[in-house]
Amino acid sequence: MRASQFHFNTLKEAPADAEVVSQKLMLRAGMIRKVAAGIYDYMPLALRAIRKIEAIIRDELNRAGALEISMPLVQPAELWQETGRWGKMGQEMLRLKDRHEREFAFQPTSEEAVTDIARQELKSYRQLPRNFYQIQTKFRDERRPRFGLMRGREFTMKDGYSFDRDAEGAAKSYDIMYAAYRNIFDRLGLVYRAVAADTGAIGGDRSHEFQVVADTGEDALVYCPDSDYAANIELAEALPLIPARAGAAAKLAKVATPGMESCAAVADFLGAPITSTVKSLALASDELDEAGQIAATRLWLLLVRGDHELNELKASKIEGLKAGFRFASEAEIIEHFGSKPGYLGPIAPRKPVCVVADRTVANMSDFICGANAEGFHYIGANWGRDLPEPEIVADIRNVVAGDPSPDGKGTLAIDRGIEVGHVFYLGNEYSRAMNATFLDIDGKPRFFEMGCYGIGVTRILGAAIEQNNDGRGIIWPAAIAPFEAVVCAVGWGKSEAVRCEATRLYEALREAGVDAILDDRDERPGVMFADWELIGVPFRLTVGERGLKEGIVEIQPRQGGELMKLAPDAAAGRIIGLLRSGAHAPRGREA
RNA sequence: CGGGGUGUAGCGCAGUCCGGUAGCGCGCUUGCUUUGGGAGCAAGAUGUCGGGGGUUCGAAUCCCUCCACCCCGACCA
Repeated sequence: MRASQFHFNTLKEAPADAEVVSQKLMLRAGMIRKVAAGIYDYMPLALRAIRKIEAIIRDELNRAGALEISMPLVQPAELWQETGRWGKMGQEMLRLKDRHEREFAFQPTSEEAVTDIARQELKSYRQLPRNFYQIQTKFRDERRPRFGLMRGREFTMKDGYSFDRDAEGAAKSYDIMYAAYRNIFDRLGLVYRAVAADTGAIGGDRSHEFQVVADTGEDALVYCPDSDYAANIELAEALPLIPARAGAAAKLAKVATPGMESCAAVADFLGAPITSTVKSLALASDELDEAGQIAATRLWLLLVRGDHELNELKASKIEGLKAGFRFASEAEIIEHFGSKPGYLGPIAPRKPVCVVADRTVANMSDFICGANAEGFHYIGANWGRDLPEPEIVADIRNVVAGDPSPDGKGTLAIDRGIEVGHVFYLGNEYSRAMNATFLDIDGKPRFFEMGCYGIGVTRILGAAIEQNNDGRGIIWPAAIAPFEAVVCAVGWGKSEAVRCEATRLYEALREAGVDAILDDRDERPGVMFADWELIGVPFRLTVGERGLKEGIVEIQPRQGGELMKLAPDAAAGRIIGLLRSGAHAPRGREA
């Protein structure tokens, strides 16, 4: 490819509404164009990178025995009504009507469509296991699309689904996909982490997210540097930080804390460590009657240590909160506690509430908590003496860095990550809902045991850039770079020798299988260099009269490498060597 | 959905308060000069000032309305 025949427009300034670095750089590099909120054009540079990502995914999935299919973007409502998701999915699902007023969904995912295939195609246990996948456009009408390709509304996803005879087979299929995912992310050249994730109603431990490590990630990844423990913070188990109660040493006292409405402020004001304070969060759970009206509301008080924060996913697993909860309104808080927020506590609320203590809080002694009176807190509070034992003790907080690892091997650390892949054991939730069965060896129909496996193809583009960029632009891993190398001809229009040598070098690279582009635009060197550094091509070769006089061309790696000068005939070989070794370009590895 | 903000050339912005018929930088076109880190000079092209309605002799500017986009979002005791 010659740059004069290719198409890209670089910008010096990013559009003002771009928020994250990947979005800014892709817009500046002319890779994407915004068409509407969360909807983008992929220009040739971006599509080249996308195709490379897809090729790696296909290769590894095919190798693992998965079969590529393609399901419709527009799917009939009836399919979604079978599983009840037509109603449940809400506004996130884009719905359309055809000319006959029949309703359709633009697929946000394809469990229903693939289960429909399975129930018609897979009749016998002899046909199992089967694993179907597609790389397809998805649409999810996000409430607030943002972060460019990281949370677009229209995006490309690889979604795969396995069908097995029984749970044991499904576990095997899961493990095969998990291994394939590792291979995929290794090859993509990104630093990533596979972490245990929530399994929701399905239960079990077969749910893992593949997260690209980046400071700008929305997810917190908890891991133990001394073991292989790794989990999303939503799930990561928080052990009690105090092994047992020390016993009461202080007397309960109500002290004035005017205007001190946060644990940090109270601790500061009283000159006590924040770890001696207890944070009180008022929740409410509504019981609905048959008509869906609120029949009764129950108030809850959740307690975590002052320096900890509530984990809402963990809270939602408490008996009584499973059906859903919300934060109590100020009116409800005053009614039940007799004080406005800021001074709430578990000691003698005005009306009974269900007290749930975090494991650490349950072992605290002589703690500080709100007094249920504006401007007052208690000090020296002790369970059993000053207030009843908590009704429920549970892990309801987020772990923090330095906490003991749940596997007992060291302490936890936290990284930020961007979720780009998810493997999940589904069980027979969908097959049961859609009556998808096969005939087992005993001649009886059984529901398929299913697994689903997703990779956000376009999100990987954004995540790769979030992880790898500098002041000059993008730094692509060679495996997914739009081009692996660029030959910059300095003085193309003026020098026959430069034209000749640059073309020869470019052709030698192509010959050797390097995905190279020849910059024959006859631009000034500064323009060319700035463009290719912004675009993030891993290796730049410079051919100019100045070098040719000395009998050399130059190789400049995009990241972390010295300028190399070498004979024109040796350059192609060197590039091959550099690409093979992975030097001077980000390499894939599990963090 | 609720609250706030912004819409002026491909991109970044000024002009709006105080109405007088649209400007700057980048980019783009042409020419000359320049030529190893986003060149210089000269000449140019490009705008339904988000849409519609209103006030006015006259509206980017004031009023109404619609739309699009952006930001924030319970609690954090």
